[in-house]
Amino acid sequence: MPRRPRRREDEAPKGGERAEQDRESEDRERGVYMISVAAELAGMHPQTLRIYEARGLITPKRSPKNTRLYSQEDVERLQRIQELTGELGMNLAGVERAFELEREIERLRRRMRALERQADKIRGELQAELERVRRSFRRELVVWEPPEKTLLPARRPDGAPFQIRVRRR
Amino acid sequence: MPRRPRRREDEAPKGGERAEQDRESEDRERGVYMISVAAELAGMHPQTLRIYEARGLITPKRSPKNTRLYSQEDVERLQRIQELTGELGMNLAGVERAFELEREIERLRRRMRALERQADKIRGELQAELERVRRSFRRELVVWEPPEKTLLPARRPDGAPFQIRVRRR
DNA sequence: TTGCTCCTCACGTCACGTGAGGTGGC
DNA sequence: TTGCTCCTCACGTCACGTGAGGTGGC
Repeated sequence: MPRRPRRREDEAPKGGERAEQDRESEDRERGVYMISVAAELAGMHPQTLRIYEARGLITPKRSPKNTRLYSQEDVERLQRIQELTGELGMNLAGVERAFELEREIERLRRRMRALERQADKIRGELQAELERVRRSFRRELVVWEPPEKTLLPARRPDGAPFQIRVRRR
Repeated sequence: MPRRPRRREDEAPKGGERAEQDRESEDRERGVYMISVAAELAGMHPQTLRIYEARGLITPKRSPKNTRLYSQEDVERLQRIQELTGELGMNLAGVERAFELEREIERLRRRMRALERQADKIRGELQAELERVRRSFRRELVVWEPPEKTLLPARRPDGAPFQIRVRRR
């Protein structure tokens, strides 16, 4: 069996996929919309976006001329804020806290998946080891046939003791 | 080794402890404070407690005469609300959402602990099994000493074949 | 010049806590 | 009667979104 690398598929996919994911991630994080467009996409007043930034709820990139540049992720975050303040009627302090708690939940879910993978791995490895041990003992044993009328010599021709392998009945 | 029972200590403690926990839990859930006392303990206006109840944030027991009776747990919940609205400045919609998310986090943490216990158990059981298999083979094998000048008889006095046990070098 | 950006300041709305006012049963 | 409960209604405060007003660079 060829030795497999240690890393997991979902942690670090092979070169091509990883590069692709990086590219996608970069795209989603790239500042592309200026404030009026981002506000339009999020269904908000531009000034509202500035207020959210002042409160630390969102941090758009800036152009060299200091113009705010919102990414796709930023817009989705704005829409999330919109849901929480609009539909649920939460204030900004609540939105901040909800984001913190959701981060915690996401962290726990990741650890849970990691634990499940680890448990599967342990199960698999130990059962393989068990199988290996069983096989290894079985391979070393052969059926012993009792001698008929012949007698066993004390030494082999080269003087070494006989290796007699026997299975207990 | 004596066989241990299946259930876990923190899920279902033995009779005495369980009864004690039930008693404690009953005490903490028993409606004991009327509204003015509960409000005093929570540092709130009594009317505020009625508002929270109307919003479904808290549900005190009621006496036969319809008087609200707050438990120790209720008071602690009120203090939690106080923290979130006072220190963090959240509104009631945010408090409700925070409570939901915290319940989810608690659920995940419980599942995590269960998973860890399960992983430990699997680890333990399979390693015990592995050890058992190794011992079981080892018990069947002994070192074979080569005969000196004597010769092995083909049969034992009772006519049965010899059981020759040997360890491979 | 037009239309965007940047910023600050002020007003309107709404959620929520406080308090008053009136009731009823130990 | 006193002091609690129950309830409803109204007001004050504060958070927050909207909008105006003034600036500057393509």
